Amino acid sequence: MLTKAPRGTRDLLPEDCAKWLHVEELFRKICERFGYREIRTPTFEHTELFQRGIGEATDIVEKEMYTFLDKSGRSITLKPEGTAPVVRAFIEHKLFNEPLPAKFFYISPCFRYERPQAGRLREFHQFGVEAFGSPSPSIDVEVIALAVLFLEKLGLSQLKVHINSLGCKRCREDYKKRLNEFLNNKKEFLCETCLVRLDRNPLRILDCKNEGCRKVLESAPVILDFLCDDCRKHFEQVKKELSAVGIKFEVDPGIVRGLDYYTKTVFEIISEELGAQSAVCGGGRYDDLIEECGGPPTPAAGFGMGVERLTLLLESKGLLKIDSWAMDAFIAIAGEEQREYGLRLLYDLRRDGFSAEIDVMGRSLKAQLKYASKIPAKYVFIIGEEEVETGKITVKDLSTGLQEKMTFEEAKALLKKR
RNA sequence: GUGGAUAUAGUUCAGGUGGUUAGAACGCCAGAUUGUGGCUCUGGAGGCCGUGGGUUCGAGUCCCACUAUCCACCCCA
Repeated sequence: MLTKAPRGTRDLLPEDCAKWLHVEELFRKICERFGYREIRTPTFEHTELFQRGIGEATDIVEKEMYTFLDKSGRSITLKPEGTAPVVRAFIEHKLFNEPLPAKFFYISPCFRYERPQAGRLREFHQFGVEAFGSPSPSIDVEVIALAVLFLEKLGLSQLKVHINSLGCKRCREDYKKRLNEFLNNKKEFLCETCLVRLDRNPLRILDCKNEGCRKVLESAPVILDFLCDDCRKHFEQVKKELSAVGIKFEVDPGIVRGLDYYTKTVFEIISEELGAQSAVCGGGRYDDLIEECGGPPTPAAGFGMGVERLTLLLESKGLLKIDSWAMDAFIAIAGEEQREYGLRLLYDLRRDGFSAEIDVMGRSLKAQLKYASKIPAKYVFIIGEEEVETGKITVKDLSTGLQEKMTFEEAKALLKKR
């Protein structure tokens, strides 16, 4: 136990960190290009924020939260998703007084107590964006387009975008009623879990994979037929604008999302190569959430993207190969007599902004060369008796194997060139 | 939370029906005469065989429990 990371958690070793950093930097760049600014919220929040925000009847709130009492008896929960905390911060700091729309992005750890699986951990990480203040379909499209562009820039252009509309409070209630009536007459064909869902959250039945349930659903009422005029127009406009900006999509009435706050547009970006955990990104519009959390009525939309799933995908497609020289130079000394001379050059390089190392293992010159090519270093500066005397060091290019003698200043100029 | 599979060096894996000092490859370290990496050759270090019980004269091998990993369900990122 002592030397084992807790179940569902994992370490990112230096090699992993380099890859993550690469992906994170690209995400930041794309977000900024779209006018989204970074926001960081606490790792934990008051439990009630998630109970209210995500919805009491959801799986997340019912059985997946890391909830505990702190030393003064407050109920605290590690954030299971990124949206509710950003909404809370938006309200708390009265950011609705800033010019709207207010657009944020975040990179955040999230925690859910679930059975771990490939692409599903107890501590995982989400990239997310939230746009507050605009009811326009153009915002729904922007959020989807941001995700798509980001994935494209990473080299993932074949992912499928599925969209659906859940309508607003009013049309959804109508639909729920009709769906309930319909399903109540077909109870004998539904699986056990769906019978439970029938009372609690009938929408969930729509994405059941059970064969019997699927069959029943073929003739079930579809929410898209129940949208009110406003919601229908909104959805039509989203589709038009997606096409206008060149995003291919598929209308999928089966996506309902596991969080209660969604209204109108919902979407998922899916990869078939991830096994059961196929959703890389999921999001949509949530026009009522901010008001429900105590803020002024404010329409909003956003998404969350799973970093672990994303890197899993990139890794499997060989898109995370980061092979750069780790070091500009390695200072190799022929003997301990040259150490101080070497150290002077080493710190001169470091002060000048170059990356450089020197032997600290007492290795032979041969072993130093071997080590230098493993790190790998681009150049080795070899310092022996002769070099110290003449003031000209031997500079070896490890990629070509060629070497020549030059002054330290000339060597630095060489580093600068590459 | 439910069902199934798995657990042996740093890593990927061998170790028929239980029988002495548990192996390989890669990686790591060191050598192959005088100050030079990658290729090659040689040598070395490194494993209470996931943990704890049990059966047995004897368990890496059989049984049980626990833990972890993987897969499916559930759900989602």
